[in-house]
Amino acid sequence: MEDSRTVKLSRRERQIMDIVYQHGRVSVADVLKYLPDPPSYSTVRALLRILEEKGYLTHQKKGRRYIYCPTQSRHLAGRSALKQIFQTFFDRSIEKTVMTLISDADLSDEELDRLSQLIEQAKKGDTSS
Amino acid sequence: MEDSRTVKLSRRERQIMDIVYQHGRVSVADVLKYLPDPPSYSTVRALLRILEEKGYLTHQKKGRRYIYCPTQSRHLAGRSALKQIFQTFFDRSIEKTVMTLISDADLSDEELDRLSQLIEQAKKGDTSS
DNA sequence: TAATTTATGCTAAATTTTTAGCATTTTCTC
DNA sequence: GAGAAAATGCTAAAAATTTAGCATAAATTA
Repeated sequence: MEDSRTVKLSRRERQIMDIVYQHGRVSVADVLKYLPDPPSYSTVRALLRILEEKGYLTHQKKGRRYIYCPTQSRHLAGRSALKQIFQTFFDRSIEKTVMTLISDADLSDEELDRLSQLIEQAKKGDTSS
Repeated sequence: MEDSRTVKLSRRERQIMDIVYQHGRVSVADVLKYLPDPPSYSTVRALLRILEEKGYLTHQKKGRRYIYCPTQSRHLAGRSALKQIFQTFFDRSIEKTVMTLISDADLSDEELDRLSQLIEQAKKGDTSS
C-alpha cells in the first residue's frame, strides 16, 4: 500500500505527474493544455514548483521558459504503478492481469504472435528488464 | 486522463478504496488495520461515509457493525485502472506492459505455459472478458 | 531604447480534505 | 432491566491542497 501512486501526492499533483509521464517533458503551457479541468496558469506553475520541491520533478531553462521532467525514470514509475494495480485488483495474478489486458485490447494476430514470442523468450530464462 | 483513479478521489479516499478492492468487504476496523498511517476510528468512519455519499461504496449492517463493499465491480475497476497505467507509462503498448509484468515476476515454466495457452485462445477469437 | 509580450517569484485567500470529539443508539451480559 | 461495551451520527476545527493576483524579470520588436 506504500506506493508512489497513493502516497504523498494529492489529486492535482497525481494528474500532473501522469501528464508528465505521458509526455516526457512539459512546459507549463503543456500541462495546462492537457489538464482535464484546467485552473489558471499560475496555479499550474505553483503545482509544478511544489512537485519539484517534493523531488518528483526537475526543470531546465529552455529559452525563456521552464521545461519540467520527472526525476524517476518512466520505466521504474510504470513498474511500481503496475505492481500496485496488480496487487489491488488482480490477486497478484499475472495471468488475470494479462488476460484483462488482452481481452480489452482486441489484438491482431501479429500482435498476439509477438506476445507469444515474448513469453517463449521468458521461458528461455531471458527475463532481463 | 478522466479516470476513476485520478479524478474525484482524494488521497485518503483512494487509499481506502484500494483496501476495499483488495479485501472485498471491510469493516471500519479492517480499514483502520490496513491503512498505512492510521488516523482515528471516527476519521475512518467519516471517510467511509463520504465514499458512500459519493457512490463508491455501499454498506450492509452485519450484526452491530457496518460492512462496506464497492459499488463498481472489482473487475471493472481493475480494467479501468489498468487502462490508465497502460496509457500513462507504456505508450498504449500491450507488449511493453506485458513485458514489464513478466520480467518483474520471475514466473515458473508452468505459469509461462498457461500464459501461452491464454494467448493461443485469444488467437482463436476467444476474447470474451 | 521604449513598449509589449511572455515568462517566473511570491503571497495570501478560498476550498477541500482530514481529523477528532461528543452524543446517541444498539447489543451483550449480568 | 440496568450497566457496560461497542458500534454509528453528527458537527466543527485543523491541516493540506488548490487557486488567483500582483510584482518582477527577460526577451522581442518596432
